[in-house]
Amino acid sequence: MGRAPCCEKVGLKRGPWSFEEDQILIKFIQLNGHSNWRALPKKAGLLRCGKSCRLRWTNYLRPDIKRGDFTQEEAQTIITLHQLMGNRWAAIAARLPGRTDNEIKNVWHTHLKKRVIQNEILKDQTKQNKNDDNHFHDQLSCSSEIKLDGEEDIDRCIKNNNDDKDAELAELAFAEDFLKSLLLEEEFSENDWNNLGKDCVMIKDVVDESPKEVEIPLSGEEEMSNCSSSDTVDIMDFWRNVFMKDGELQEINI
DNA sequence: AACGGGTCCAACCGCCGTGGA
DNA sequence: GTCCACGGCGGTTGGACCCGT
Repeated sequence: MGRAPCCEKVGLKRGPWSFEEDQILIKFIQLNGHSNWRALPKKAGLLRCGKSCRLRWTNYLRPDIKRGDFTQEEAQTIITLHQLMGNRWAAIAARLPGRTDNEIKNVWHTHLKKRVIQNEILKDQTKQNKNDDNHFHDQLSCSSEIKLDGEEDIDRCIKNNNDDKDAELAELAFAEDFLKSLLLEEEFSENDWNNLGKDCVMIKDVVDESPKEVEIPLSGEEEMSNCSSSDTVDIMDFWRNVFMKDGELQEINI
């Protein structure tokens, strides 16, 4: 047997909100706040259920909501955070001031997911091309007299490879900023720090010395320029620990 | 102009975690 | 410890709108 409905639905209005309903809700919340959503519609004189009121307020009427198209930066933030957190829209929305989880969820499903999938396909194709080119080079090395017809493709692959690295650098830089905000916003206990591992203990030392100017030992450009595949795995482990500890990550599939 | 398929987004549904009785 | 009410969350849907034929 299912759970009882959140409220008595008989006689309640559903569907799109009218301008008048919006005004009633805004005025009521401005005057009384929204400590009890279930009781709110009755007190405000709205024929809506409390959940509907809460949703309308948090997703549309809240004064701090940013309307309009997402910027490139916002889109990149969503993509990066989605890679780290998965479909945890509320947690992602918390890092994007003025944007709601619903809005982010919609923009992900309608735009960004396709973009990410296309990028993955392009990456795979580039890798495939690179493998083919390497094979081509191996064959050429046996015969130096043959003109290198594949040079253009090789240049393109090298460029793509560099572009990939730029993207990774951008993501790492973002992740650093993200951790900084995390460290400044939330207090970690001594045990929490110790459980995170040596990288985080290093960070803690820096934070303790200068709480407002945090320098993370993982400096994006330098680290990445020396980055091997095992380093990448280490970084992923590091982030997994951070998010697990932060309670914002239940599982990550690498 | 009419139609059909695709896209987008606001709103709904149902489950889960939490806190109070 | 258990139950229940509530808020919050993520998945899904309905319908308005757009665009190509």
